[in-house]
Amino acid sequence: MSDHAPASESTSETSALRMAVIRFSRRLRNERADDAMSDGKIAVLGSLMFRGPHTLGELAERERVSAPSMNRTVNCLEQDGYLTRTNDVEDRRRVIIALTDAGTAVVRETLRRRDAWLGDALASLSEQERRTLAEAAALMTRLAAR
Amino acid sequence: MSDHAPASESTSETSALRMAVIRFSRRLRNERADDAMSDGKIAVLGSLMFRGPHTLGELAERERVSAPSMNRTVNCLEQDGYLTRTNDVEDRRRVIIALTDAGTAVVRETLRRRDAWLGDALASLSEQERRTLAEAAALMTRLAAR
DNA sequence: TATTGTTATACTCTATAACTATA
DNA sequence: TATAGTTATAGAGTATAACAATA
Repeated sequence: MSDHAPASESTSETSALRMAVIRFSRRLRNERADDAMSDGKIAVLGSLMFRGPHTLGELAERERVSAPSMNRTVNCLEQDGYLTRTNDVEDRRRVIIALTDAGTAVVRETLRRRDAWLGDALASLSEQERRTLAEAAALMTRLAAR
Repeated sequence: MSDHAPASESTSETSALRMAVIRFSRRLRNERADDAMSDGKIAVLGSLMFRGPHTLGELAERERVSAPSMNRTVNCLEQDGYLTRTNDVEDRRRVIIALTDAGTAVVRETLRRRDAWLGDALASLSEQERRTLAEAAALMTRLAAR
């Protein structure tokens, strides 16, 4: 490699799958409701929407970021009216973070846009190809949980 | 949604595919050779390895970041000995950025680790399931280019 | 003049350490 | 003491605007 000649990009099916997934995911995430709304913020709102209210610590653990980092993200989202903090009555050290209607709306809009792009993309494929992707989705979900 | 009940997560095959890809990609990217080497830096080194030397502007365009941002990334990688800058003899405004042997090594090691995890994951599947993922990889590559 | 790369500066997201309130 | 959340502070990556060298 010292002559800097380009290497063969896909040396195996494994590499091909890795690169395909990373590229496709990047393309998909570019579609969001509001360009000022980062991926991390959308993920937090999505967790609240799909799994209900969380404490700060639970959110930080789910998104694999530190508590101070999540605290900052939550501050922004609270200021923008997308979620609320309320004190836990049973353990007053805790705060319960829940989605507002505005937060629900922004998640729905983001998912709608992503699915709109993806729907267009899928429409260019054959029925058989769409079936392959649906089966692959189930497999990837299983593997990601490992 | 104002009662904050969790929503149904997967409302369609489109949403299922979107979420599967995003999760799988996140899991995949967590595997790297050096935790101090960010995704963006690895992507730059990968471009140089798979496509040969680039100018600064070409790298910025390929990675979809601004020229000053790419300049900063290239400065770090140059300081760490992973790439070299040389002046273009034909157009002296340009610099040619090329991978060093150390840069090649770090890309190979990162890909090896990522593929090691993925290889383990694939080994848990049937031959038929692996074929499905290989076909899906080709489809995703095609769709990401849209 | 237009283009390529660079510097100056600022904003976002991330982290660790230290602090407060509560258990 | 230990835990949940927060504040203080710093580092990495990003951007736009302004500048230098060259075409």
